[in-house]
Amino acid sequence: MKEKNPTREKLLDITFEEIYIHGYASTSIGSILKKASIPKGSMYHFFKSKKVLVIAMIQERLFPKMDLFFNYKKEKEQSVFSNLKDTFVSMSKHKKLIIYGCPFYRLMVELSPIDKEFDSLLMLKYNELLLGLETLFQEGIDNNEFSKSLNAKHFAEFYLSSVWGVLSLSPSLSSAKNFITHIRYILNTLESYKIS
Amino acid sequence: MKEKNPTREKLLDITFEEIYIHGYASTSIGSILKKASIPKGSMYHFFKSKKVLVIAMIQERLFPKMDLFFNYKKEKEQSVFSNLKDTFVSMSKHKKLIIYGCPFYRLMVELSPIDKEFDSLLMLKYNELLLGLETLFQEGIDNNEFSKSLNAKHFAEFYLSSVWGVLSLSPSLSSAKNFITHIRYILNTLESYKIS
DNA sequence: ATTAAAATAGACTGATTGGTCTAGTTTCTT
DNA sequence: AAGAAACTAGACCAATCAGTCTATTTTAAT
Repeated sequence: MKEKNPTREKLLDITFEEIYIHGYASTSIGSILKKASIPKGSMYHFFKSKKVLVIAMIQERLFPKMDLFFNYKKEKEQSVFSNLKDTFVSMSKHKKLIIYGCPFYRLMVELSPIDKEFDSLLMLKYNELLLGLETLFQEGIDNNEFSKSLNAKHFAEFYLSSVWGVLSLSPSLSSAKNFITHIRYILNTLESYKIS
Repeated sequence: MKEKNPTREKLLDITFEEIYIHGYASTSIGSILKKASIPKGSMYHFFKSKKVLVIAMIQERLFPKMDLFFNYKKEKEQSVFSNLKDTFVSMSKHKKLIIYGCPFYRLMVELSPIDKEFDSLLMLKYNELLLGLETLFQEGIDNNEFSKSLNAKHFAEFYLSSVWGVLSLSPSLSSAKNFITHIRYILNTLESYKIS
């Protein structure tokens, strides 16, 4: 099975990698093209500007990767709490995630304050993530795993930003061990709402 | 009392503001000079490069501002917990902080992965902040405000990154109300270690 | 008042940026 | 096989970047 537009696909791959590490402003089109060994004409054939390229990268690379991470498929009868613990363990094994943080959050920190288009695109995904988490926590409340005093939406917001904050610390502070240690406190917070 | 080097001081002020909002890479020297109405010669008389200018800004503007925020002066007999609550209330009144997040954290997210010099400068301050917080929590433990099962250092790390994570969300998600709501969960975590 | 030093002023430079343009090549369609 | 469409190739462009340079003005020292 032959892939369509291998040039386009490769461009999106390299764009993701470069911007993840260096950020949007510090990544030049030239450096992407050089790394991908793709001439300029090809890139501008598929994407009319740097911004359009990056928006496509966000939609076709970043968002799908996030969907994998935030896919809270529970085993039958598994509690929400133990489900989250599993998620964190699996996150802690992704070296790049631990070292460089969440690519979504890093883009948001860089671009949201200065670009409305990027911001609204990222906010669409943010709201989607939030809703997924909120639903998960609400499920826990409805199943008497958590106290009704837990506000599913507010806790989801805290949870997301807190995990991002921990993940996106300087690489020189980042290790799987530190990540797990910090994340335990987030779980502690949730645990205090557990109905024993 | 006449200030020394008003040109230099103004440059540092404007550099802080511009980089806070736009980030390091997206802020050009030209835009700083234009906003400050200062010619290039003057800037390069005081600072030999953009990097040197920004390092001076970090040391002479960013760090002192942070010292104000993280100055956990306690009233006599005030508990650590109530002291932190006061800090958050005062933080929630700083509009720019709420909207644009912590300038230190934003610089760290942008520069730490790609520049060793900036990273080590920022890490010096990080360790200082951390030690201050650790000491504060340890004080609470020693005074029987918190359980001995609280690890002062680990909690300080969680606390810092969590607050930063909440603060540095997109401006379109940022409000003082949201900040307080999210921060309450961090305090909840700490509260669970309280000795009643 | 004279001289030296500090600061200002901005034209200029070479490198790099995002983006354009045209010519050629490959692939698809019929 | 022929023609059209898709894609590749990279030279080229204007704008912008950080940084240099020299000339001039202001301030400080004696």
